[in-house]
Amino acid sequence: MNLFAYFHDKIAAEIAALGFDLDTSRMSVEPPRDPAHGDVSANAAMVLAKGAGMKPREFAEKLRPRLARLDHVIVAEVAGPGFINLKLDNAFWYARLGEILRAGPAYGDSTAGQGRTVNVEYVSANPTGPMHVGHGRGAVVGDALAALLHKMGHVVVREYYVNDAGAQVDALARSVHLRYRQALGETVGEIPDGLYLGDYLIETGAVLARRDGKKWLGCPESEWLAPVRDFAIEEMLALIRADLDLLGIAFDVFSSERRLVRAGAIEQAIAELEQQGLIYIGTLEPPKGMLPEDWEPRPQTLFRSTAFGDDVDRPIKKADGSWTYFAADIAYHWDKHKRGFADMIDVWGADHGGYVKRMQAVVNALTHGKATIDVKLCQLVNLSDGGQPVRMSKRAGNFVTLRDVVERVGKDVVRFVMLTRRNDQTLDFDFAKVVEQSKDNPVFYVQYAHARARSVMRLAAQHFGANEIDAATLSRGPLDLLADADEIALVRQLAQWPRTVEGAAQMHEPHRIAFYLHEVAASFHALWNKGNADPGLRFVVESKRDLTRARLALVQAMAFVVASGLKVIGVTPAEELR
RNA sequence: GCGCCCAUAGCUCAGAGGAUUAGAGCAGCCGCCUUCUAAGCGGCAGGUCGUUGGUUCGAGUCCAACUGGGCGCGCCA
Repeated sequence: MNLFAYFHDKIAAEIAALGFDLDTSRMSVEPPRDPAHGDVSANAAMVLAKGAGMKPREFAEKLRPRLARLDHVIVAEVAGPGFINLKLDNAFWYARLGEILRAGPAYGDSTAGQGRTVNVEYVSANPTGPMHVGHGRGAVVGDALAALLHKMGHVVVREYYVNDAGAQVDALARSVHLRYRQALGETVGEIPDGLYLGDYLIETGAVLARRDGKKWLGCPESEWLAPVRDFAIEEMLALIRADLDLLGIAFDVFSSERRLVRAGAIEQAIAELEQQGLIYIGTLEPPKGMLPEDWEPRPQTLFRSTAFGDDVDRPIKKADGSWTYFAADIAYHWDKHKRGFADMIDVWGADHGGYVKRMQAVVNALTHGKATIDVKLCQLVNLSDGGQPVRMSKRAGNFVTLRDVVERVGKDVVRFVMLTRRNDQTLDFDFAKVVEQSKDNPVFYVQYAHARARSVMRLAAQHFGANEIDAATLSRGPLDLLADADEIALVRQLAQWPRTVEGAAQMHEPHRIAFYLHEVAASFHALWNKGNADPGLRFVVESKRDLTRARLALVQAMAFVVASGLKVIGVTPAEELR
């Protein structure tokens, strides 16, 4: 249960019961910034007083006595310009604790998404080589976002768009053909400009040589290009899938650009736009201040994206008459919508930022405003090792790959660290730091809290029968023995989890989960240490079995919430850290 | 030149238009292990929320301009 949504409904009902017919959707019910102000804070009076023809404080005073009589409310106060703050009794928090224990790691699951379909497209790295660390960030952000939306009750499809139709896969084919000739004993010398240099293609060329022998030697490119390209793309996708697998990421759908092109999807999409009068032939102004060397005015086929707030209209055909990448992307996003997605989320690298407006324009036009598209731009990842920057020379083909990083520090560390910044902030990733076992390291810190909780449960198992301390039994236990203010505060914090999930899902901000978990872990570590100072506050007090079981309930609930959050992030909760 | 993103403590960053007192972590200083993992915790100190205006009963949060940084800017994807 999202307790704030619960009180929102209760308060709305009381407003209706007072005889007001007001739109309560603008009313927010939230935790007050200062806990001293209570547990729940509503701005109802400020938002609604005008419609009721009253002053905010007057409205609040009228509502206050009714809210004071609600179940579990011990105090209702009017504060400041007209906030109504509610303080809740401990019984309310004991009920939440029981709820967490019954739900387990499913706590926080919501039906708020109402089964509405969401397509999350992420990674979509060109199938020309192994993934690098920047791709890894997008992969984690997209995957966690998908998990979050799923937890919210959305039907989520995780999708990878394979750019297998452009010039870069031809360059790939030529590069592989070169390595293939090399594998068959030819001396190829310097790799020509425009081809891929990476050593990983040596193996790909050798595999092709083993499979097809000398079949592609001595014949014109027109004969070998297509088959070698198909082979190379398959090989590269296999490479990428293996990299993703290391991170525990699997996609539901791989969408092929080439297939769309072949099916005539571009022509169809452009025809639709044409029908709306959004396609025309025109000449673009040169970009000011940054003039390309060979600039000359040229009439082009353009999409009128300025009609939807873009800065200039965008070309959909190249000079040679072939479609631009943008044209294919138009078809692709229309295809997504036609496959039944009302909402689309694309996770891109920040270098694609200039592309966002035109994509939104297209989706807007093609779906007549019925579909939404949100683009999450991920900023750069700066790799370093003990403070020294790690060079990532892609040109030399020996750059640090995602695989290198995951193999060195582990999947869990990579996934968590990628979410310790908002997606639009650059992220520093230091090898030495992220494997450090200290409170410097948020991954470790959160894992340590979970491991500590499991350790307590293991210890407790020595004093209790297993059936006395399972979650279901603990949930029925005498929870009202929890009386320490910090214990109640932890329950209160755990009870914020459903709201945290809903907020992060609505805002498409998975990093909030990582920050929330860090806060929960901090509270738990603090509580643990109170047991060091005062043995009476330790979780396991052998002489007081009922009190111990009440505290074990709290410990177990904390572990469940952490596990629930780590599941969204895709990190395995640690049973112990040794 | 134009567009997008960013600017919060010495450093790295959170912050869902709300109320006196803007929060974490690191770094600094002072404390806490005969005790479930001290791989941790408590305390002190540290801020004109880049600048200037505007909207509002109320702005770190919304709007505008400016300053500084990142990314991008027809026939790459």
